[in-house]
Amino acid sequence: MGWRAADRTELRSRAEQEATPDYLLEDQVGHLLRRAHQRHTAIFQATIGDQQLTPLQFAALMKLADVGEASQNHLGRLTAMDAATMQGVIKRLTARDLITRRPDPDDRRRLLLTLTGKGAALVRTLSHRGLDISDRTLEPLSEAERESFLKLLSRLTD
Amino acid sequence: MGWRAADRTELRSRAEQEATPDYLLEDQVGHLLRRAHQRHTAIFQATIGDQQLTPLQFAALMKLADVGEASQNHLGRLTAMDAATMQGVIKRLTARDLITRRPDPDDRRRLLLTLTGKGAALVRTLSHRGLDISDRTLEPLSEAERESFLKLLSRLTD
DNA sequence: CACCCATCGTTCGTGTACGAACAATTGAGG
DNA sequence: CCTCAATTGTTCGTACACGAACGATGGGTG
Repeated sequence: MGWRAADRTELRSRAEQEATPDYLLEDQVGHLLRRAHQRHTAIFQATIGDQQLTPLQFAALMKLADVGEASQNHLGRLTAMDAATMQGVIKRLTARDLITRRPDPDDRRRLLLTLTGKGAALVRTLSHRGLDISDRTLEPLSEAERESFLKLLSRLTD
Repeated sequence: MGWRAADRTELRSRAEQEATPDYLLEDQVGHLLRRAHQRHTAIFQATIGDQQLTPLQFAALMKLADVGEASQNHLGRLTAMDAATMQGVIKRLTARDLITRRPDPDDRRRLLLTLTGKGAALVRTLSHRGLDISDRTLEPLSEAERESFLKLLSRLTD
């Protein structure tokens, strides 16, 4: 790979001449956040057990179990998905008969989402794995570091 | 919203009966990583100035400026994109005449990627904004917190 | 009551992500 | 030299992610 060293030198000198700031991709928050998220989804998929279930679908199920019932947009806000993304997630969950949609009698614009018996059963089966996934994701950090990291990270989420 | 309090109580009692672990989506690393990444891409799009340029395309351009020349797979590894994702990114960058592809004379499987003059000029124009984007993303944290956070985050990226 | 405007769900288009399969090429071992 | 495993680039299919636009509905204000 001799060309790499050569070209690197050539570019470094050009960077110095034209005052290009030394932007190192590896050090940028966005890149690190993206890679950490990639690693997390890999851990999720390897741990969750249900090959069809994605992180977003799991989040929607867990949140729905938490609040019991919600309109699509409301559940979307609770899980940080926009309405368009919600469409696909809801479609796939209803196709698997994990949730049901029924019109809100008090507001004909809304569709109320609820877990089916099958969906509630799946939540009971997989909920402890969710915590397991979080543990494995934070595995490289000590207990004190995890707490500190989560506190800082949560302040970068609006 | 009277139904929320009612259903929530109903589910809480069921959770207690069936020993469902209290899984709070808001406290899970994966969810926080995803939301932090969402916020970052919003900051990127509001700051970068070029409406067509995405975070991944920007990353590929910056890395290519860094190494000078690379095959698709190699650049993909450097920017944490798989070969399939690379296809789309490269296609859009070549369509805008920001990079060029030429066959590697030493290995006929490979296509070597290089910045065009236009691409190099864009990198010079936008590179300082990349650092600006990282700054704005970390804005909620103090200087000491940023350093600590980046150190911990980088340990969660394999 | 009539108007305006926000909200709800839906669809379309573009751009990541990534597993899977594929043909062409390379390199290493027998 | 020949075979075989690995690598490179490509395509297909599925699933987020989100801006934009749309029709239907709701809650005001005048």
